[in-house]
Amino acid sequence: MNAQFKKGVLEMCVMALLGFRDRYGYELVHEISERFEISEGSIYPLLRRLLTEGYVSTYLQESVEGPARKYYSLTENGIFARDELIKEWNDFSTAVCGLIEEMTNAEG
Amino acid sequence: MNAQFKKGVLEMCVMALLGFRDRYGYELVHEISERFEISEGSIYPLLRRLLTEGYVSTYLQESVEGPARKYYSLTENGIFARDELIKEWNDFSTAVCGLIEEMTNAEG
DNA sequence: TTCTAGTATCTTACATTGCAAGATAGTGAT
DNA sequence: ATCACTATCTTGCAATGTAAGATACTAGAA
Repeated sequence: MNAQFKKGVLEMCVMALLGFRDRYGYELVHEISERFEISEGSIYPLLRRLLTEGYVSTYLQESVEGPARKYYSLTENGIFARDELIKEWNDFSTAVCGLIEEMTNAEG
Repeated sequence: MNAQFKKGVLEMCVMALLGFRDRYGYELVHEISERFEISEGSIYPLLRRLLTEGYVSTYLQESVEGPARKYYSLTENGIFARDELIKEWNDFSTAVCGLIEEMTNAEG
């Protein structure tokens, strides 16, 4: 899978998942991995960025299966940013898919 | 428009446009700008990369409207690479759109 | 006990790529 | 001459995904 395609999109996906319910990093990695390839080295730095930008807040929670989990929750600013990103993604992906279809259906 | 979304996608769009017919850089900038924002500083370095990788070949052609145009043409390797990219994009964008829909239709 | 596997978080160095800004130059109209 | 449009190119910068590795808790197997 082309790593470049994921730039920016991963951030949107994480925020969309957090908009549904709070999740911890390891959980996000596995959740997203069901849709497309992703690694921990992408998720943890991203979560740190979202925290710095004030788009998420965090809290720790004990676990019986291993070390404590760090849950992430979307803030109001995060909800706003997520909605903006999704709008842009929808416009962009629609434009790109349109171009691809037009250019491949008639093959020069 | 989120610049990150375009990473990798711009390359695919250029190759899709070149698969339809040969084009020159300035033309590509304006063609793509009708779909989404793009600048010359993105296109010319990209075309140079595609040339280095052997995905396109070039030829000069005089113009009555200004300086000579440098046309780009997809090579066989370029056609193969383009088709691979389009497959990956279709899989990826479908997965992302699916995730977004699922996470926003039920809003946590 | 020791080892392994699964769960969970974090950091560092690196590669890629889009963009702003600016340079260069030909054509043609004001 | 000056401006606008056409056309190409380069440089430095910013952003982000990835590999690779470190750390540490739990639980079962050898």
